[in-house]
Amino acid sequence: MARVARVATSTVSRALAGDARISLATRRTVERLARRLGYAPNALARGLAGSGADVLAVVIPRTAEYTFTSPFHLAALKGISRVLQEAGQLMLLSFLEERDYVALHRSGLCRGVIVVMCRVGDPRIAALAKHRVPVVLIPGDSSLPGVASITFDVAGATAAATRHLLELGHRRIGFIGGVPSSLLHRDRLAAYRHALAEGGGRTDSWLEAETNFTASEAYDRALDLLRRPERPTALLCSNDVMAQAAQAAAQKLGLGVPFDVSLVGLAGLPGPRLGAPALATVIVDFEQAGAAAATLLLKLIGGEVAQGGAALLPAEFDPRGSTAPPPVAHPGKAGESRPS
Amino acid sequence: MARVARVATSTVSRALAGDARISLATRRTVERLARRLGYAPNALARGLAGSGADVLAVVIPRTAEYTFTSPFHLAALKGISRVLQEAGQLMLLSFLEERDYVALHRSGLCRGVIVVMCRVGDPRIAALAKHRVPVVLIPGDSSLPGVASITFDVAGATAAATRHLLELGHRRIGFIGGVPSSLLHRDRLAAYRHALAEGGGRTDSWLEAETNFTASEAYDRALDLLRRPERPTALLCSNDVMAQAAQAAAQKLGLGVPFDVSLVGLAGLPGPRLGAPALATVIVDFEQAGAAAATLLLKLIGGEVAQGGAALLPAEFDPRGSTAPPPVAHPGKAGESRPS
DNA sequence: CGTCTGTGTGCAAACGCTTGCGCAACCCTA
DNA sequence: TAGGGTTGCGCAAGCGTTTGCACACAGACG
Repeated sequence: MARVARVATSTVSRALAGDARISLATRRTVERLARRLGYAPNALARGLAGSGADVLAVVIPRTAEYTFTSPFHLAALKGISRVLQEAGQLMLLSFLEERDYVALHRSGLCRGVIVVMCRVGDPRIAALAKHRVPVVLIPGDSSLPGVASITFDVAGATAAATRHLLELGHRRIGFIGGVPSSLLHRDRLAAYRHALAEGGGRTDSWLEAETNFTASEAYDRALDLLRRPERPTALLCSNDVMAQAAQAAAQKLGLGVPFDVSLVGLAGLPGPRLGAPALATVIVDFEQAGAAAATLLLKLIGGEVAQGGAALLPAEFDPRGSTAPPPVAHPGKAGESRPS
Repeated sequence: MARVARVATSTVSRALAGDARISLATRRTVERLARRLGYAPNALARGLAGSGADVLAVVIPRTAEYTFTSPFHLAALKGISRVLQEAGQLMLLSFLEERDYVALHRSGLCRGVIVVMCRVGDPRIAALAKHRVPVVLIPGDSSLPGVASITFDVAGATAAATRHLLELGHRRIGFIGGVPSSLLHRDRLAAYRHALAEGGGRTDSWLEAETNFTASEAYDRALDLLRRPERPTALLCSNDVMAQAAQAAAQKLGLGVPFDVSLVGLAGLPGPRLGAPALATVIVDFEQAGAAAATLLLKLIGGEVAQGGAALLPAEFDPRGSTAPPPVAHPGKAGESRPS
């Protein structure tokens, strides 16, 4: 301890904290000595006495295996760690599956929590909020209103994409979604239906497929849909990887993209587009979302902002090479597919 | 606090720790109450009183941006987090560039450190060791003998790969390395030279190129080498991505792989091979290395093992489709390239 | 010369836990 | 019944900070 510097511990503490009540001379002395002795205040003791250590937790309710493979999670992690590093906060990374989030915070190790892509209505998140743990969700969970979150306006972009297809003349537009309990799925499906209803497209339950968000299921569902006698002339897929699978399915059936069937992914990262031709997509910048979440969490902890703000990040629809007007009707195949 | 359970704090502490001196009845009562009250011991206080919190730090001296993009780092992180999760330890992820590693530990927040791919001879690692911080390096640094590490036997595999090429009849084998200060570069270069000297290949300084480990520099160096009148008939590249760049360079020059030029990468992850034809590579399983490092660190902290063990993980040479005997001499081009 | 504002430091009480040690209560043997 | 072990628990001292408060010392004023 730098206390052998013949000052009280309290003086050291205050000097290093830059307390104005300590004379400049003393401060200088303490600082010099601390540097020379390689003294670093014990973060545990500091946290115990004060309001916790300078640590924020990132909780990802997936396996580490999956997380470090998923480009969305990695992008979010990039954004988060950039901001935390700038703020001098350490990052505790946790893949807790069943462990209690609240315990994590109660244990005092972290001052706040960012949860990346929690399952919808996760009771543990509600528990976090109830215990007034500073927490930010990416993306938000509309079933947990009081919780701060960063969410993409995917619904808006989905509607935009659907309208785009309608304007091109499509009427039978398929939707290859994810798991029904997923909030992402619900929001997108609702936006799709709404836009369809407004724009005069067909809303039929057979046009709506569910998957477990994997490429292989997307491939199968796309195959199912495109094999129908009245096959959809366009397909909306929950994300780019699934859209790519749908592209493969179309190719398998000898259907060309975009002239036989238009394809849109509803969540793609910025950067080079997947697929050939490049797939139309709704661009969601998870890195930006991660950075925004970290920034918001820091503000929450600092008390600069009240608990519960929800930010909506834009999600831009980028029609690339995979959308075109629907094919004109040809014998023995799909029926009246002209623009009204 | 569960102390309202009319027992002393010490009893609660011991009961939850499973101390044998506490009667089973009391233990049960305390446990039940703790669960009902959602009591979680304060990790900071526990760490302060005991020997630190159940947290291990993973230090990666790169930017977060780079780390979350590099397949090697991600693989290591997978392995590390799997083991730590099983051991109930939390993972502190740090991309410290200039902050003092020792301070990180001195601050008491973590009980040990895993450093993934530190720069060779990093003085901060030496400082860590001097302060008797439990630390494990991936891979090891031969300039820091006392430090525990998990290292791939890339040198052995490099020698094997070089011998393989020599046996195929190659005599002019180029080496596209990395930054000279890198330990990886040095070890591989040394192994390459040694195998060449033993097997009767040519060791010429012009056959040895340096890069910053990026694909674009590898591409340029490969272009340089392959444009030479006496071009090498085979190229050893520091890793698979660079080998892929070399493949592109060869293609640009109209050289076929493997019949005009053989290509080998010296560090590839397990799984599907890059390139077409599939590139020969030395397989390094960073996930396994990460897991091994975490396991070793836990043992170090537990005192089950003395500081400083260095494990050598095998690195398997896998000649795929990108090596073949050198082309026979043809007019106006490279000279005597037959097997002796 | 005594009192009154600052100004700069030190004292000591938290923070919530672990752990060495002491002390009851109990059972067993003499 | 007394002595010695065992067993089960509480007391209290840390762990290294932060922070409210008291205190010493200086110069300014009446």
